[in-house]
Amino acid sequence: MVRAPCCEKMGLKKGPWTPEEDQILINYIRLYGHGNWRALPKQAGLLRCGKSCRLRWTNYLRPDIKRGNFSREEEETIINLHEILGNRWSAIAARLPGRTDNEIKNVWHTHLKKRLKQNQNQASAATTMSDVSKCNQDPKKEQEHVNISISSPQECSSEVSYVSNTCMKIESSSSDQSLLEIIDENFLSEVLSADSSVMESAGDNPELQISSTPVAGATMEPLNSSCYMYDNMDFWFNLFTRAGEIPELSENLSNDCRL
DNA sequence: AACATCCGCAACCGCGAGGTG
DNA sequence: TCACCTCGCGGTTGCGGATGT
Repeated sequence: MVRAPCCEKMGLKKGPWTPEEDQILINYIRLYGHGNWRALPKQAGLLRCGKSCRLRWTNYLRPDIKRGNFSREEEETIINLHEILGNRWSAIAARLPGRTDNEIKNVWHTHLKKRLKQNQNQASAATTMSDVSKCNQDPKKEQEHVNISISSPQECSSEVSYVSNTCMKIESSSSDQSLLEIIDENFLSEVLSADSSVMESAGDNPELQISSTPVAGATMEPLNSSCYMYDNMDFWFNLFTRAGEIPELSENLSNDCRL
């Protein structure tokens, strides 16, 4: 495929936007919207490429953008979500109203990454993971159905059931279904697809295929007809522990489901 | 005061996904 | 099915202000 010539070759402007250009873009989008970014600059009378216009609008000019420093809560949310989703900035931004993926990415690289590194150096392993790691390493556990207790520093506990050392299901021992409901299709598919490296390494091994239906005995529908695989208990542990720390999920967690 | 270095952030680049004819 | 196009994403760059020497 032949790539379209870059802005400079087309005689288009690059670099910082002037207030005049901003105003032209704002006025045009207010009047006509932004159906076609590629056609927009020409129609609006801007000597910019569509890509540049889209970036300027989505990262800076959009009226719903929240300016200013990130709050402590927002930073914590980013750290937590990054642990689950990795560098999927747009997915993280979707959970932080008014913040853009670019902004979050910048904050991560300039502040949070450093802070996290410092914290990790200081932190001790407060969370009990012995059962998890033991089961992960023991091949005799294959095909057994074992209940393991996962403890967290919050003194609450819950149980996760799994069916082998490589194949897992999420089950709730609680009669309250809210935990299951909040781990909805979008959230699960995001976290599942977040670790594509694990999925790739699993390849076609049928032992590493697990149903994406995350619950047993719950009313929740299967996510879709395909199967996901995951061979890392830490992933599920993170999913359950972090669910309680993500505000929008936390709101819906009943007390007896909190980890 | 002058220069060097660091840091934050806006903007750019290249790629892949998805849509369309 | 394929080629082409547009859009959105994530990585990276480079400018300009802040800070240090």
